Amino acid sequence: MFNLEKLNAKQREAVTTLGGPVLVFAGAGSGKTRVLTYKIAYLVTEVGLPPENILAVTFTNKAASEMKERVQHLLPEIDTGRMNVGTFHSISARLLRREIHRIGYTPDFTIYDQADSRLLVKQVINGFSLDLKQYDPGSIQTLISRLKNNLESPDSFREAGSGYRDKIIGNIFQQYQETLKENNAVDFDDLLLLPLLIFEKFPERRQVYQQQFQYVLVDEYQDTNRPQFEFVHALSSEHREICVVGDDDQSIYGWRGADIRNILDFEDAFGESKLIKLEQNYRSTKTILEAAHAVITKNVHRKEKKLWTENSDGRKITVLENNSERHEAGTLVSALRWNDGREYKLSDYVVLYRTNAQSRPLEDEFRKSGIPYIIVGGVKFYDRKEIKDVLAYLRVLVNPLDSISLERIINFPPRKLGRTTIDRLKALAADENIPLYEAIPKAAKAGAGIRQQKALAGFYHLMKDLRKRLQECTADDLIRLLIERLELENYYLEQAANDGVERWSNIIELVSSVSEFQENNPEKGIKEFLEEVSLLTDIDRWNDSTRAVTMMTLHSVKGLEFPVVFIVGLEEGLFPLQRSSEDDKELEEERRLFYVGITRAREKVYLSYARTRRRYGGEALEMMPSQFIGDIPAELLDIRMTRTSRRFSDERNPRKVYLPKPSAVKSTKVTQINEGEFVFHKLFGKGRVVEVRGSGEEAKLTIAFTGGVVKKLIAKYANLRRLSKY
DNA sequence: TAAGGGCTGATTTTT
DNA sequence: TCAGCCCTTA
Repeated sequence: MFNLEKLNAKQREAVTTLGGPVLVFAGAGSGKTRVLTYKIAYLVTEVGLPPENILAVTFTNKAASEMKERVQHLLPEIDTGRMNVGTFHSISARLLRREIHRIGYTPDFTIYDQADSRLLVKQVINGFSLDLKQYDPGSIQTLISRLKNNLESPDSFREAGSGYRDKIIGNIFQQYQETLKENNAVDFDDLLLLPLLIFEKFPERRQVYQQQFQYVLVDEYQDTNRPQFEFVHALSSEHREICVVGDDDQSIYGWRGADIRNILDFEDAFGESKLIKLEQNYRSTKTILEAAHAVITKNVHRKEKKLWTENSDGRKITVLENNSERHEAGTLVSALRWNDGREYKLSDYVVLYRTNAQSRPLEDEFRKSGIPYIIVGGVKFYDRKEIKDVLAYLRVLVNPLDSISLERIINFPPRKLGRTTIDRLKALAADENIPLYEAIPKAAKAGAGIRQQKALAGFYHLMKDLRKRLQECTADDLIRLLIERLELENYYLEQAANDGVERWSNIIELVSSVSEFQENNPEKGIKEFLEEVSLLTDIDRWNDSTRAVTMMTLHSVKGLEFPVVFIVGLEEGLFPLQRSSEDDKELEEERRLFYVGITRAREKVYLSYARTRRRYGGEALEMMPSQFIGDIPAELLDIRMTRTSRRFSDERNPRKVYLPKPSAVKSTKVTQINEGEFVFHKLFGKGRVVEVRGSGEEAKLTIAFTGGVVKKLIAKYANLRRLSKY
């Protein structure tokens, strides 16, 4: 229950200090989440502030719901559902749904992800008849995003710019922004910028929100960018009731526009403030903290502080030296097996790497060894083509002005509306100055000079019909109806390409996630589902209750903790990255990233590197161990030289097959399985049951897995998970 | 218009 | 290695 005695003196000070801005420097593992939750509880019970008047910004949605839960636990009698807790992006999205009509969008606006934005940039570049090689959509999109994060407009950029190219890019920027609006769409940056625009144009709206959010709390403040700072500032600079929590040593998003000055110059921006430092660490061993400190103090630009702990010395940090990236994966698996069942469960481990591409050799080895693992991030479910296609239908149903999504689906599944027809349709829309969607019925009429009238009319009627159901149907009914109408099952399963089965089972998974959403949020609809999907962070999609080893990038692991941490690929050029090691500022950020990695560990850290590494599957490059290993005092390290001759993952060198203990893998007992059902197998992945012999757990199943692998398995041992029927 | 084959360039990190 | 792009062919 809520009791301030449970806090240390500094934490208590952070919780109870009110009446002006508070900046909490919270070192890794110093209990900052505790401080934030207690502070909210304190505001509600001691200050009497209604929960709906509190705004708390977190870095992930997962952190937001955890925070709500923890407050609920402290104060069972209050309704935490009324609190405003979320990421900057989700809070802004919610605000925009209510306010965006003031600046010429409708509340049905679509949120474009990076891929959508890039497509739009590409269209704009094409529209200007520019060469895509000279004007690369990807890099121009990155540039536009950076400009927006610096609060620059096309005009200010063109003025500041020097040459011809800058003028052109300014034009692309402007056209991009205008087209977004025509599409009734916003990109990730707009989510932060448009509320600022509304506050500026309608000061009375700003006042409304200032009054609503009487106390503002921000977590991970060191990673806020300029628009986020402006947002917080706009809301709280009048009442000055704000508390931000952060750690300059953990600032790792500089490349995304995060401005470390936000935290270092906090007092300049908000006026006289209380500064509180939390330096007692409750998470890690002394060894881990000492190592982390030795590394981070190499940074010149940081506030002086030193974490300390009452925890034990703990074990030394193990350094694993390997021949190659495959060897590294093998060593990792051995280390896991060595520990497994003795002290730790699989979910106690996290494997961290600098780049997503590094997960591949690890995955191969884990799969071979039968060790369950989960990857956070990487190629995302919602980025898969088949998923984006279906989502694009839903988006157009909600927002027909979204021409990016419309173009995506107009010929999916193929209905003979190819390049030519789409170009003519676009020309018609441009001539008549109407949205693409409205051009479809016109084009479908005789005399418009477009051949594929029937196909166009068919598509239009389909959409019109589905749109009628939008109001009356639940979200999951709508998506089922859609899939039926599109005959997607036939489309995927009859495809010659052998990934049809996998694609179809992904669609089924999408349907069940809509169902789940609808179940959890009976009052919400497809619109809210789409919003949630586009604003989920990688961590939000992670199910940490699974009995499996987790793998993710060092960026994703921020804010989390694990008993055992492996950091792999510690080689010069990879971590730190080549391009970052050439610039002092960037090298400092790499170092902070390493610091974040080490300080996630409660008990044990493994650092690993490979003497050679293959990139792009090409030749193996000679690598040098990362300087970060050398920065750690030798007495904290236990260096394991592995035998140089042994080759891992070698067919001629078979190893014992790892059999998970019954308790290690929780199987959802699949009682009766029928032909045609989709199942998931730990080793082989997704598959379709093509034959069943016998019944119950003795049944012999023939399963066609994705990638063309066909296996005969006995139901009892196969440990299958059923992919829900749609 | 659809589909398949071959070529090329990419790996930082993410809402 | 591999995904995305362009080109060819049916």
